[in-house]
Amino acid sequence: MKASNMFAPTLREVPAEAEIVSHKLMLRAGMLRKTASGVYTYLPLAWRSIRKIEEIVRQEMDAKGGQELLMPAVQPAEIWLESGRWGVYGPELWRVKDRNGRDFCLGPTHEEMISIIFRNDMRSYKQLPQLWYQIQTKYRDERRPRFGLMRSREFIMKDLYSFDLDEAGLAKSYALMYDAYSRVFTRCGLNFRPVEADSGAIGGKGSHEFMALAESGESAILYCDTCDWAATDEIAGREPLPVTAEEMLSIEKVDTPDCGTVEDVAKFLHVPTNRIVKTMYYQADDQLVIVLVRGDRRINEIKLQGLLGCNELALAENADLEVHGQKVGYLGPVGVEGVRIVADAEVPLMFNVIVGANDGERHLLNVNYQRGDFRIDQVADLRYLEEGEQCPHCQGHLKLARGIEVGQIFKLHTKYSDSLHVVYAGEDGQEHPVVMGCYGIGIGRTLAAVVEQCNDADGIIWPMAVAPYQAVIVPVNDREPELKEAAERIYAELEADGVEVVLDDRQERAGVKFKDADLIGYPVRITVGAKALARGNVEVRLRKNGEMQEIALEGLTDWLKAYIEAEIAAGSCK
RNA sequence: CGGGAUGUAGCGCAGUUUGGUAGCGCAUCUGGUUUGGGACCAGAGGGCCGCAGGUUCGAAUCCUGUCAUCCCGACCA
Repeated sequence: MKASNMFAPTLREVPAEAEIVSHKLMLRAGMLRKTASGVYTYLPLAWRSIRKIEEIVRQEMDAKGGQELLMPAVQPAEIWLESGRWGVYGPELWRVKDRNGRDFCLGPTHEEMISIIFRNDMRSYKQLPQLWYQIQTKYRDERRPRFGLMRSREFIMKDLYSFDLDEAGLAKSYALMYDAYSRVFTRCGLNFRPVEADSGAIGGKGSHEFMALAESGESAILYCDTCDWAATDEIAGREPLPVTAEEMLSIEKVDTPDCGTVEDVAKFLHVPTNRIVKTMYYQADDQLVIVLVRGDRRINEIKLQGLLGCNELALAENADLEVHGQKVGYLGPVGVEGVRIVADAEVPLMFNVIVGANDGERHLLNVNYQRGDFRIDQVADLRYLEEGEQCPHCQGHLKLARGIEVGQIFKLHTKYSDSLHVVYAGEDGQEHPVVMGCYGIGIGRTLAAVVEQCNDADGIIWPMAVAPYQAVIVPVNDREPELKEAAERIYAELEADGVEVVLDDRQERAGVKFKDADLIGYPVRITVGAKALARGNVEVRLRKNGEMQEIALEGLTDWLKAYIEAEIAAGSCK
């Protein structure tokens, strides 16, 4: 490709809409343009990288026995009604009508589609297992698209679905995908971590997310500084640590004026917040529920919702509580009747705690569950883990990091085979539900994550495997015919040898070309200048570390091909 | 969904308070001088001032509505 003819409109200034570095750089490098909120056009450079990522994904899926197919983006409502998700999915499901008023949606995912395809043509246990995947544009009408490709409404996704005879088969498929995903993200040059995760709206039990570590990541993850355990903060949990027994003192009621929060109470009474039990009223569907948690903990609503099995969950409105004669800030579990009380697992182990008194601006001291001072209907892990806590699996301590979710793998079990009646005939001649798994990779998000991790003040630093081009040739002065000719010769030779190379033949000063080369992030820059050329050499500069060396013209192709190969094998951009 | 902000040339912005011929930088085009890290001089082109309505002799500017975009938040008792 000659730069004079390349559609890569680089920008010197950053469009005001971009907030994070990957978005800014992809706009500036002339890779990406916005068409609507959360909807983007991939310009040629981005598309080349996208295709490389897709190709890596294809190779790794195929290596595990995956078979690629392509399903429609537009899906009829019927299949979503059949699975029951038409009603559950909410406004993020991008619903459209055809000219006859029939309901469709733009597929956010393809469990229904693939299940039905399977159901229509697969019959026997002899045909299992199957691994089917597609790379397809998908749609989620996000409440808040942001950060360019990081959270967009139209996005490219690889989804693989596994169909197995039984749980053991699923475990095998899941393990294959876990391995494939690790290989994909390693090859893409990402610094990532697989973490235990919640399976969310997709459903099913058992899931890992693959997180590219980045400050700008939207997910918080906890990982152990000693063992290799890691999980999203949404599901991370642990057994409560044993508590040293204390003598149970008698309850006292004390005035605590103007103490609306745990911090206020702790300060006022000169006690640590972990001596207090927080009492939170939740509205779970149409039921009021009390949730108890240690004062220094945060309630994890995802866990709570899982426990309660409700669709809607929100803190009760202050007004609702006042109807019950309750004052926010002074709530407690003692003496409460007629409301279900659930407690985080730490709560029943605590001694002599402080709780709201349900009586004006007062709190109770020395309340003990183990003495029967209050009732708990159900105990469960309901809180977030905090940085610095002991690891659930070893003596290590937890660290908190942020990550970009680039992939997620789920065990669906029989969730969809049950609702959509996807069965096979077993050896016993009986119908059995197919045991399914699904495995997604955000292709565009992976690209954004790479840029997010691989950049410096000058621009992008592509890992070789996903770089739009592997090298750029910069003739330093195009008035001198010998430089221009040399550059053309090198270009022709490299192209002929299969190197993905750009010749920057634009009528620009060297500085402009250098700046653009750094911004676009070609891993290798070959500078053709008079002095080196007189020695029969060119200058080669590596984008990742700025190292410069002179290489003889006759050995250039071999050197470059070896370097490219080594870099692709190495993966990382660093 | 709630809150905040912003829409003026491809990009970044000024002009809006106090209504009076739409500006600056970058980018683009022409000519010249330059030429190893975003050159300089001279000239040129490019605008439904987001859209609709209203007030006014006159609206980018005031009023009303609307659309779009971005950010923050989504309840910790």
